[in-house]
Amino acid sequence: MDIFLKTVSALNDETRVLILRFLDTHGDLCVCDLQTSLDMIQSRLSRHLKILKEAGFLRVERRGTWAYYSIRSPLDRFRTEALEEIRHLDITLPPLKKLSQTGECTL
Amino acid sequence: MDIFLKTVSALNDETRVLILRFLDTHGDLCVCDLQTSLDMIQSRLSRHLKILKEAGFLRVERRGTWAYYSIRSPLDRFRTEALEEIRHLDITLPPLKKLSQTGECTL
DNA sequence: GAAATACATCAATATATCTTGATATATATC
DNA sequence: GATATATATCAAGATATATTGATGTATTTC
Repeated sequence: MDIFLKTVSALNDETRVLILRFLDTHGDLCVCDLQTSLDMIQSRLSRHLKILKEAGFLRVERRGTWAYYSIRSPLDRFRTEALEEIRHLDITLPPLKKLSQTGECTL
Repeated sequence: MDIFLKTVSALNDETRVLILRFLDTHGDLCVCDLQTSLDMIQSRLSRHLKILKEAGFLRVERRGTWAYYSIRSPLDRFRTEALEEIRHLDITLPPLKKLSQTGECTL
């Protein structure tokens, strides 16, 4: 029950749905890129990423100073279907600003 | 987005998961039966049933004074998969007390 | 090893959700 | 049509979750 509720409550937030959709669209991104693209203050973003990770939706890979988040693969059937729902939602995604590659990342 | 969040937030409650599982196991039951079996006060149960109904999981059929709730059919893929998850949760269901049939329903 | 950068966590406040008891509505029975 | 029963809704307090700003940690660079 606990794992199910953890999974479901992770989905139960507009911000986290947006993050999932954004990562699903753009592959793996560092916190810095997400923060700039989604225009979120860092602590808020970090909290939501943690919740999504602990609910089994995301994985993190550390490369030097950066933490790259991406959709975990493979996902089980329920999470896959949830992601599929999110993929079909009518959301206007902000443009990707990938500062980590250009060395402009100054937060 | 709103419909998705409504669906997901309906799942995000232990009481409602139990109700779904109970109805999935026992077919359609009136509020009175659910109230007795699950040992819930009436306003609480009624509220959760409404949330599940409005999230597309349940349907209601009125027969005289009684309102019979059951899992809506057909469910879409996401809701079906959610129900499948719930079906596999390790929940100890209380025994069904079907008072409405015996005329003992006095709440 | 000191400074700067990227990220994580904490504490306080704001907001949403759940529970409970009271009240409202609708159907059946006398 | 008055009473009783089944269900729905409302209002207040309790609990959980989100946001923000501040602080902590770890890695890189000099």
